[in-house]
Amino acid sequence: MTVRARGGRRRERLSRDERVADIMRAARAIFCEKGYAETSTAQIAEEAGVVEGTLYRYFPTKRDLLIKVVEAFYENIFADYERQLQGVRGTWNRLRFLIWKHLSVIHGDPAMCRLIVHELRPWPQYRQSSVFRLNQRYTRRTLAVIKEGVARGEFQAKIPLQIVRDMIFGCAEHHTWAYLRGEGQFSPDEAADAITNLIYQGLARVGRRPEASVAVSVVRLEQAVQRLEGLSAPRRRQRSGAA
Amino acid sequence: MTVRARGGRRRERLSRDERVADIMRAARAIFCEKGYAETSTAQIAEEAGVVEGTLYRYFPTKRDLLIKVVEAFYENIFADYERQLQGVRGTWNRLRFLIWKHLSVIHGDPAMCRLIVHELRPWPQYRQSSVFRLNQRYTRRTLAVIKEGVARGEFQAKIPLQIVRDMIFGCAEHHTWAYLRGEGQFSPDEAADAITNLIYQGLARVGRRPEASVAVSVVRLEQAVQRLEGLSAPRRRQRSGAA
DNA sequence: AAGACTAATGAGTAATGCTCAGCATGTCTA
DNA sequence: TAGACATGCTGAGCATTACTCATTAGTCTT
Repeated sequence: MTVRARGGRRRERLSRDERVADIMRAARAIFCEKGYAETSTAQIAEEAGVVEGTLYRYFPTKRDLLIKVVEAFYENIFADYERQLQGVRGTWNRLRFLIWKHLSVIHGDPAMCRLIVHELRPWPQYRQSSVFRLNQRYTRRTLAVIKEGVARGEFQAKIPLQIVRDMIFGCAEHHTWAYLRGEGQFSPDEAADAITNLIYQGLARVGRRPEASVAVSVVRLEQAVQRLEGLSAPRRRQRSGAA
Repeated sequence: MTVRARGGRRRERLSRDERVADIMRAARAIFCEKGYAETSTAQIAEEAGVVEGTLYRYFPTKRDLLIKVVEAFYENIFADYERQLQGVRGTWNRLRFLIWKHLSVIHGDPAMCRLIVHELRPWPQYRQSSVFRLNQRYTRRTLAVIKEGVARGEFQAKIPLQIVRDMIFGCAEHHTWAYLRGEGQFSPDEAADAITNLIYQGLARVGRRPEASVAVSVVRLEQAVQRLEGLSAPRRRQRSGAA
């Protein structure tokens, strides 16, 4: 049976896993609410229902605690990433899916993403952290899709892959910047369309020369497809701009 | 005449401007070398040849000191920006110049840029700071050049301007990320070429030259077909996996 | 030279990340 | 059921750090 300690706190002995889970839950909540620097270990301890010293039994430093919290978030995000991508066909669609997914994660948990982008990533040791490696896995999928596009002959053969990757993720980051800070809105759907279209046209192969009459047919075909889309699916806005 | 104070420090009275300059010089050096969090006010004071209390006569907080240091840097950078741009003709060239200039600034003073990007910008009050406004001025020049391209008929009429801006600066930021941390290299020239080309083709109007028009139409047809594929094959944008 | 103004000092404070010796609690043994 | 053991947990305490303020002392005016 448990009794109250001097201060009135109930001293409970939990298993390591339970206590760790409690602390991480508390840490995540307060980190997300106030940011890393403005969160004190005392606050986390209180929220977790323990005393400061207890944190340090399970996490060597406050920074380590943040890393563990972020890791848990990433693991969760990635769980069914690959599987979902399997179901998407075509370079444009696959590209669009990856970009949309990325934006959706940000849209779904801006506080957590702010923590990652603004607080964890700038640290000197970031590139040695497991979170960095998780992130690499993530961006490599995007590069793979670009390479598929090249292999299919849709994209130019010589593409600056790193630049394209940086363009996609850098754009996503800047675009969602205000939103991350609770100072604006953005639409993952619209942004994903715009980014995908820009990147796609930017990479597209040029120089095939069908006859001029083909162009007209293409437009009509495209219109037909759009009508089809309108019939069979919830509409997605199309940015590429009709001629 | 000056005499030595107890601790052996020479007590000198400088004018406000001289003292402020000394402190900012010292602060900039140590902030750049160690980063904001790892720099203590005591270190700055020592480097500036004063005592901690003196810092607080001129700068209300350590954070304010950083902001002033960054402001000074920005002012210096912008000094002949506009003038240089005047001398560059043509949309592609102007775009390339702005991107190249941006990358060159990063290349020229990575420590300072790291401070801005990784330490100052993530702060909650950043958007209220003068540095934010300086930065706006900076990115607006780029948008103006894009608009010029539209006006000249080189670019499509409907362009998601914000996205393009985010793409340029986001890409530059991600691309120079490792370099900022002293963990890699990059070439402002090569990167500027690659980014400019991608953006330029991504925005280019279709249909000016017949052959290009057809090529782009084919690309659009491919996109349309792929969208169809996406609709009939396992669905995109659904969590539940295959339909 | 005296007085006034204020730059500069340095001791001090509150807050915070982190440590550690020891206590108390759940479990195991007899 | 009672005692012993292993260890989860505590809370006082330490070192560091951003920041304050009463006091000291250059320098300028008259």
